[in-house]
Amino acid sequence: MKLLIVDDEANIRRVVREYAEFEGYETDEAADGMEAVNKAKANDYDIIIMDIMMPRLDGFSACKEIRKQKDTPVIMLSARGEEYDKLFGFELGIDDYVVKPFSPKELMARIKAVCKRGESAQQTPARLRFEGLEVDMAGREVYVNGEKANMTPKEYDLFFYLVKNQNIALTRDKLLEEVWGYDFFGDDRTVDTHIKMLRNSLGEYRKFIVTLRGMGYKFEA
Amino acid sequence: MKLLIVDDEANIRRVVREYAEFEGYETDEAADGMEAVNKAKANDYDIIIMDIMMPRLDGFSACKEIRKQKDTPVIMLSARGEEYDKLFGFELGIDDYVVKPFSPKELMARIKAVCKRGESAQQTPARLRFEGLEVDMAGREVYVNGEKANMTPKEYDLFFYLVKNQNIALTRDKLLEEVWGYDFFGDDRTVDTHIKMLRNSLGEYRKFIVTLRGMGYKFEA
DNA sequence: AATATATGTGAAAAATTTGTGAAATCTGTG
DNA sequence: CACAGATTTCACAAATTTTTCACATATATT
Repeated sequence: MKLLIVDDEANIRRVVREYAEFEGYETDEAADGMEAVNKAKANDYDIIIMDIMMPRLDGFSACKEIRKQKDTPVIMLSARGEEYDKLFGFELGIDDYVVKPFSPKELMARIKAVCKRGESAQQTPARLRFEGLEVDMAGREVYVNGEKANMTPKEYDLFFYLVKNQNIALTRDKLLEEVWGYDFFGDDRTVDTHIKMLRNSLGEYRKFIVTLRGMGYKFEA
Repeated sequence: MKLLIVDDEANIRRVVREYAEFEGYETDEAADGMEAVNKAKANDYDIIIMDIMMPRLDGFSACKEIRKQKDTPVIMLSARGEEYDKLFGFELGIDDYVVKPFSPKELMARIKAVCKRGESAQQTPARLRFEGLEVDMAGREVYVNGEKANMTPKEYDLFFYLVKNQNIALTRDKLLEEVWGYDFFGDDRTVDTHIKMLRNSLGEYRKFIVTLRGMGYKFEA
């Protein structure tokens, strides 16, 4: 779990960092909105803790900018009395507010709550469409140009896993572990054979299954 | 969608109200259990968000009182550390707990989940028809081409569960858990035998019961 | 260009999964 | 306690899937 702490006061950053690291989070810091945007775009944080009032770029604007590229959950810090428009924050996808002076324990509780939510709520929808390729995970069906593809169990499992992790590079080992299970001790190349069958089942939409030479595969939408 | 917010702290009510209204809910407020009971009995809310610790009448007692007349779903708010007996809450039909301090977004996520749950439960009508196959869940009867099918209890349970979840892939484990109960520790294949009997009972309409190789079954309408 | 490495693919062997009939077990009832 | 019906387990055949392997093809490295 990686956490970005954004505040212009080094003291606040220090307190939050100490608590977070005690809880086992990896932390990174930024002293203003500009720096936050750069770091947030360059790294994959699991959550961002950000002050609203900062030099150079305020928290809301920074969040707006980050949102253009990433969907990282954000908890905003605001000083008591600062009457910020919460609705505006909600539109930006702010996940929570904590009012200064805050108790570090409360902040940590909220961080945990947000992280937990992200885990369960970040599911891919059950039905997806890529051009003429329809994917119904709930119904365990795939349609190629309206015609039902008849796939084998492993094909479905493999395909749904690829789709759920679309645009993410997956090694053969990762696929074996996630689709076959941790207790599979067979050959790497088994994956290749299943990719082959899957590609045949997908017909013209085999193009979505991309080979990453020296690595593995990915579903690229 | 109408929502009743019950808490003695005006601040909490305000935050919840703002978020809820942004999401398009109509809101109403009550500052204690007494007021909550009166409002809940007089109006038809879709969901009630209620604090446990309140003056005059606590959340549990209020819920109990409301339950005498209405079945409105309730999400309880409890302060961290308040060790209330969750089982007692579930007896009263509490739908969820949120521990303070909560993130408003998390609360909204849970509200949505509870509302959705209510919808889907009410969504399957008691009587359905698939070609010459009539399904009367309320009356616990099934007609095949007008003729009453004589099924065993488990057949009815299994069939109605499949129909309620039509077009959704169901594993044997899921079926065992939902139809047989979480405390069934028997063989997976028991499901197969019942599917076999069910198919025989359905005659020509056995076609609706689809085998999902490597997975389980589904009712495909 | 030659060599090494990685991936695509067809076919056969090995393993798994499902349908089904029948036997065993359980349950409620008179 | 015996009975009938319901439920569960079991075993085996049939169908299907998975895996492995060998070789062809493609890509990278020296």
